[in-house]
Amino acid sequence: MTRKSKSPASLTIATFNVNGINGRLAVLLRWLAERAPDIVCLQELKAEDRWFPLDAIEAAGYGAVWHGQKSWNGVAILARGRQPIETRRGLPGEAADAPSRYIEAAVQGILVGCLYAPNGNPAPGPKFDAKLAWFERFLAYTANLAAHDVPVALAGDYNVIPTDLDVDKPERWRDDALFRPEVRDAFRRLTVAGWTDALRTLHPDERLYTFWDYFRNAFGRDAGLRLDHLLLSRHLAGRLLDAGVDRHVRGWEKASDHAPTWVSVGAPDG
DNA sequence: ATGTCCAAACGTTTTGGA
Repeated sequence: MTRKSKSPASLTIATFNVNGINGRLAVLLRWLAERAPDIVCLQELKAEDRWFPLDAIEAAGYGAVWHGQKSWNGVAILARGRQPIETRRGLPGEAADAPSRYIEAAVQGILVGCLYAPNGNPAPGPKFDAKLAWFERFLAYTANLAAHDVPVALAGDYNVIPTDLDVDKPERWRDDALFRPEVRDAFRRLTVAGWTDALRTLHPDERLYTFWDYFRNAFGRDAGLRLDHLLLSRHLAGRLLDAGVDRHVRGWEKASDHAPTWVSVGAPDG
């Protein structure tokens, strides 16, 4: 791993729910080589910390911090040619053995929060209540971050379909935990608090999906959802250059049910 | 209720979570 001495003109920040980092390692490495993102947030590692494939990640040119757990959840932050400086794992108000859903690190002058929000189904019910409680903790914590005028990216699988434009058939999802008014409102409150939904800002009218489930040929029919979001602080949103979804990755063999999603931002001085 | 995929578990199948 080589350390860069100069800041590049732009940085690519990506988020990718890999749905099992070891089962999908070939897909992840292929995409890293193709896209060469500078910063990557990963979700659903589904691996204990000791099974994180650090050797392969480092061989691909990335430093990493990770917060795994057995079987489920798990988040990581990768940085190309650098070691991310971990600043936090878990949200305030959570027990030490809470599900691994948040990790945060400083990379190249940007504070990167990598999150995996609870799915929350079935709704209503205790899982949905836990999802809402998680969002309240996230809203409280990120309000604190927004109060400091530093560049922050909150990237991950929010498990929220923000609007009707973000789902193939809205009427079929009304009662789903990904689309119910309570979670859409939580997401909306983030944007009201000053966080910029980068993809939607640059593509205001476009149907953009980041997830297609494995059932019923959802990808083939383009029956998708936009669940993976990159929210930028005011400071960082002002540097936004481009954003997109690498949807072709969803068509690869042994693909995750999510596609990588990314933004590029300019250097601090323009 | 269904569909697919993965990983764990006393396991060459079943189960739960997404």
